[in-house]
Amino acid sequence: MSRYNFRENEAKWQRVWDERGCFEAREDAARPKYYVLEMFPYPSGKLHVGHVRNYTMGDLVARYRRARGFNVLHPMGWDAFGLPAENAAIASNVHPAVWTRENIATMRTQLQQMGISYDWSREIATCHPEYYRHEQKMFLDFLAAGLAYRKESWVNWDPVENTVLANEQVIDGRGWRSGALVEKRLLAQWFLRITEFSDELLGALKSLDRWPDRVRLMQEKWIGRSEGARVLFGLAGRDETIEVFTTRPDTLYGASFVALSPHHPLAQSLAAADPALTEFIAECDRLGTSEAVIEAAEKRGYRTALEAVHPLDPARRVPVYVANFVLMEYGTGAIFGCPAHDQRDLDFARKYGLPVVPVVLPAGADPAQFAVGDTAYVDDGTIFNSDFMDGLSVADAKRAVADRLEQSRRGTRTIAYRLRDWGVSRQRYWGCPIPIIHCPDCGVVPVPEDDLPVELPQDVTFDRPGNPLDRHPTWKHVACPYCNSPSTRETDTFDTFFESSWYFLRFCSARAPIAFSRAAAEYWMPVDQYIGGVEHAVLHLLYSRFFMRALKRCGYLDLDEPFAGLFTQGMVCHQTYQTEGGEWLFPEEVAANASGALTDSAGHPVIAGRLEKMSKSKKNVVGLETIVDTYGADTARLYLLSDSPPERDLEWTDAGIEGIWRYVNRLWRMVSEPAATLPAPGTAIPATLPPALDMLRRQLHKTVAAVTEDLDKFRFNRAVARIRELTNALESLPAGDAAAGAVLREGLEATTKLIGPMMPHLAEEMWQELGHSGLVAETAWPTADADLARDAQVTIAVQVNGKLRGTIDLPRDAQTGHVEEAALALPAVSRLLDGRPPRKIVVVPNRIVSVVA
RNA sequence: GCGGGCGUGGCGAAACUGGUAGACGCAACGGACUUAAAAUCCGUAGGGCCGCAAGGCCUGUGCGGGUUCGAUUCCCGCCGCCCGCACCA
Repeated sequence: MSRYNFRENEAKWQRVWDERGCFEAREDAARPKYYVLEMFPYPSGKLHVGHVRNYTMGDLVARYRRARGFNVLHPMGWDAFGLPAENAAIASNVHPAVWTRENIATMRTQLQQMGISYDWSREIATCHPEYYRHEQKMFLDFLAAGLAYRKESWVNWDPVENTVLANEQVIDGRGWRSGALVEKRLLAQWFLRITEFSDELLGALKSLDRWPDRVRLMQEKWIGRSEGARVLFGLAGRDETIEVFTTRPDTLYGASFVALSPHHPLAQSLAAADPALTEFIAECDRLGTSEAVIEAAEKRGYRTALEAVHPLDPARRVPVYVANFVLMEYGTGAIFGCPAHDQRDLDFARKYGLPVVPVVLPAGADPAQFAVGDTAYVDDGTIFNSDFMDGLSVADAKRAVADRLEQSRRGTRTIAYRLRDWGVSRQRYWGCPIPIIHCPDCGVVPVPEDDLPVELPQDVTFDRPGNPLDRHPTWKHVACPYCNSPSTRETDTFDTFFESSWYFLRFCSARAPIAFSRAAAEYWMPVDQYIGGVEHAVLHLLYSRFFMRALKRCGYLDLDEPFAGLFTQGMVCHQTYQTEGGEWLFPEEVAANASGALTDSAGHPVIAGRLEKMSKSKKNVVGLETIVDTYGADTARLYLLSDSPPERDLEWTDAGIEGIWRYVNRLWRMVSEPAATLPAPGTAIPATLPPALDMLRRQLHKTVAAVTEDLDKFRFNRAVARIRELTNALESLPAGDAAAGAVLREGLEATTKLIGPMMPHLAEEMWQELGHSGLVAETAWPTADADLARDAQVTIAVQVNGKLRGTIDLPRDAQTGHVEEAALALPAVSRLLDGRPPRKIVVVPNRIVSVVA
């Protein structure tokens, strides 16, 4: 029995597509455009099957949209800057540029072998000066527009690696690589003013109706808008005031302390004259900033000598603390504490023996009796113990107190956001140099545009920790472009999220001498369908939304949102294996012995572990080469699309891929065996067909309609199931006359077109076998005949008292009276009615008859 | 703690807006072909019960209630798992 020869065919069709330039996109105002993009990868080495799931999905969308007549842009590139390249340089003495280039070459070949329909003429790698020079220009534009600035900021500092770590790189208070306890350190850093757009970024989420709710919700929470008030507390015996932020100004009369962040200017100035406070603040700084550390940390305060004057009642005084839980970065860096109605304030008050005065009375509680114990009362109620607010609801009291504060100029309504500005400085080599020069006379000055790009020097060493740019003998020493004084370059590089925040724009005109041609961007943007992992929900996906707005403000283009549609795909998982000693094993190192127990190649017992996301570290990866060599790209592609819904995790199993391989061969036989006996392409199907053929033909049109809808809605697994149903039906079609041949041909051709976006090589081979000279890649998507896509005959379920008792076959849209009659005539129904008339009959047309006995 | 999601056969799953639960597939079992195996083809299958059989009955979508002629789907209350955020004032 002949097997489908994927080895020859896949290479052949890839060559044909390439030679014809099938996937090269050109702007064409006459056709609707469709921009489909998968999140570009970091070139970390080799692809495994887990990596290619989203490329397969993206390719399905791209090919499907082309077939539907869209002008499709489907590009690919490399997010090529990043720390792993430097780690490789340190570990094996290979230059990051070389390591990156080699990985790109490997991965590009792998993607090409998968037959993904990219427009390779637009390929980009972000580590090339031709790419990053444009973001240096953007940065200078941002700087001029006030969207970039430099400030001192408290950062996570790894004392072993001598570098700043992102919050995500701090695990349990320790550096993820060094394991050293992370310190807080005050460093001058470059920031992008993403908070300028907090409200816009939040508000526009509503318009992103083709984004997953989950991602929108995550961004909403991340931006974290809170309505409240800034309130001024005076200081007894001093001219200064403390401004606090609160969302509960209605509880002001319950205030029993004010607390400052250790980094609050007032705390800092007090510390200058108070060694004990200095020591307290230093202790706070020794703690890391990771959530785990904060969670475990005790809430502690240092009582200063100051007394705050209550803004609503000058006679009232409360003590001022410096407290380790108050963040300088949120609100005003100072709070007032109302222990009765805030759990954290309550804990603090109990610890330091401060009063707990309830001011919100729960419904039905007795004001004379109500007291707060160990649990703060945070819900709604009626205000009491609060002078002019007494008797008001919480919401009304918030309004009343805000009015009062604003009249007396002791406070203002305000909105606080959780979102912080984006720190983009990294003390690393393998990134885009920040185009800034530090001049002893002129200060911090931008590199003039004519001097761009600031290129990374090639001759660097990684034999010592720290940033190679900083210790390069010549690179950083330059003359100030304005006064010519000996100056130094900024040696920090950009966070690599900088590159990924605009690469989708570069693809629109990848070889343009400027960042992107405005006309090209206006034609292609926004990305119609973006596909990637949910792990970027608040990082890349938020930064990119910010970048669009920042670029708009700088006059680059006139568009707010980069990604009109977003799909977040699930992971590919695989069983993990460990030796008894805890060493991870690759799946191919594990085998079952005669008694069925798992062993490694030496016969030692192996423990089968959890199903986990494929990752190199746990070795539960299946190499892409192995699969493509054994089964071909199409088989791997279909496997990644069938069975599991695309947003859910998928388990990779040997049995699963075998099953798809069998199906590939079935399809191939189904076309190649009868090919010679089929009527010529284009042979008309007789107007009237025998019932069996008519039914098959209807199923075919139903399948086309259903698969089309499924692909539109990203229900790829269901589309595959429907195509397989059609395959089953076509296979059981008895060989026969010319009419049967014509129906079979129509069915095979439709099947070929339907699997085209999923298994493009096989589809081309089938198409050719069916006698066509063109390419499926250039053939229009099949259309379903609406009349044929509906059954003439329907099966209607008959229930008695809610239980299924039989079915009746009737012509579609039969009259209700006839349907009732037919239902009541069923023996099972009349038996249950036992001669009594039914109490009620519900008829749902073409679906069900429900008889109530 | 707050927010969100999920729970259906041995397994992955399907079921359109409340209308025949388990499509499609994996694994399994029985059979055909074969010296044999692989491949391929045919068949069986949620669980239970009755029947020689045709067929019939009961039960079943995490658990307990509710609404409805009818609930995997809607509502209320639990249980379990997963994800995000977390001293945010």
